[in-house]
Amino acid sequence: MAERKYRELIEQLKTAGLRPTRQRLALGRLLYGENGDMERHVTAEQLHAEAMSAGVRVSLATVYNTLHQFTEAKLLREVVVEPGRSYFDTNVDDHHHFYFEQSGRLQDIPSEELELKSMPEPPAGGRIRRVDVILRVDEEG
Amino acid sequence: MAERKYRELIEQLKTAGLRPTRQRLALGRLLYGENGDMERHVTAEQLHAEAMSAGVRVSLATVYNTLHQFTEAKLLREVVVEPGRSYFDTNVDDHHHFYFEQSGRLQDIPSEELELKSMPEPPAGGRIRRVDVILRVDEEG
DNA sequence: ACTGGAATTAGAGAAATTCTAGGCCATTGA
DNA sequence: TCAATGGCCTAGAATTTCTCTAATTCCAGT
Repeated sequence: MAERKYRELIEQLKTAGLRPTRQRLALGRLLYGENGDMERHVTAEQLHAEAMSAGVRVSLATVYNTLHQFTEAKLLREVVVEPGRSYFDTNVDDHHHFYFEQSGRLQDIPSEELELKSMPEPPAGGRIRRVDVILRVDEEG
Repeated sequence: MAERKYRELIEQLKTAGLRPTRQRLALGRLLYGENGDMERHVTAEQLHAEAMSAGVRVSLATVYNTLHQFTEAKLLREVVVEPGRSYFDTNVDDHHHFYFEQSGRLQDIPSEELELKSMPEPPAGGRIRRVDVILRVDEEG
């Protein structure tokens, strides 16, 4: 990961009131590092496995905590596609998703490629916090 | 439930290759019956509890099986809103949802009130099987 | 370096869903 | 109508995903 992004991560953690601990930095590096801007959609289990095989000793509980804290801090976005299967997306810009049911893979759709014609009024006293669009795709063959 | 709907349900089950058993009919009645056309969003647990208190003896496993079979037969539609929380929707027409995070409630949005400006091309070899739009609403106050 | 509060850990616990093996029941064909 | 057949249902165990707890470890400010 670029040095710039690394400092940025530390800054973002501090802003969010999160101490830049060994584990958070390591997980952040795994999430955003190396293949810098690649879109990533990981489950907690996957990230934990990745950490293990990268020699980073971190517990699964911490992975869950960290992913949720990152999500809270808007460094990640959680996408639920099936009961018992949620992904954390490194892309926090406005965008949507293709979901391939057979393989369980997720793919970003830039917001320019899928826009809503009109946004319905939220019921009284509510405000729309987020719009999630999932296009479920069958892979024939 | 209206007699008409009841016969209709038996017909739909047969068409789907499902035997109209005591349990399926009872659950179908709970789902579509009485308050006929009301939109319903139930979890397996909820429906099971409903069945119990209606004096219908049915196991939770059967409720899960039945809900999935009904979904397969397009009598229901499954909506996943959070890890570990999925609803079955009695409305199988094209439509979308408001999700109220605080209360966990789901509300239909008719398809006329929320349309997509354009549909992105699915990746090669895939076809879009379903479009799910969830507007997550914060209830302030 | 020392200390207090936050973070991390392993493991237990919870919650939702699925599986299994055996018994039951709806359908079909005689 | 009746028995056979194959699908269906059940309880409970198992699995999976995620969360909690209590003890330990670590970071930040002095």
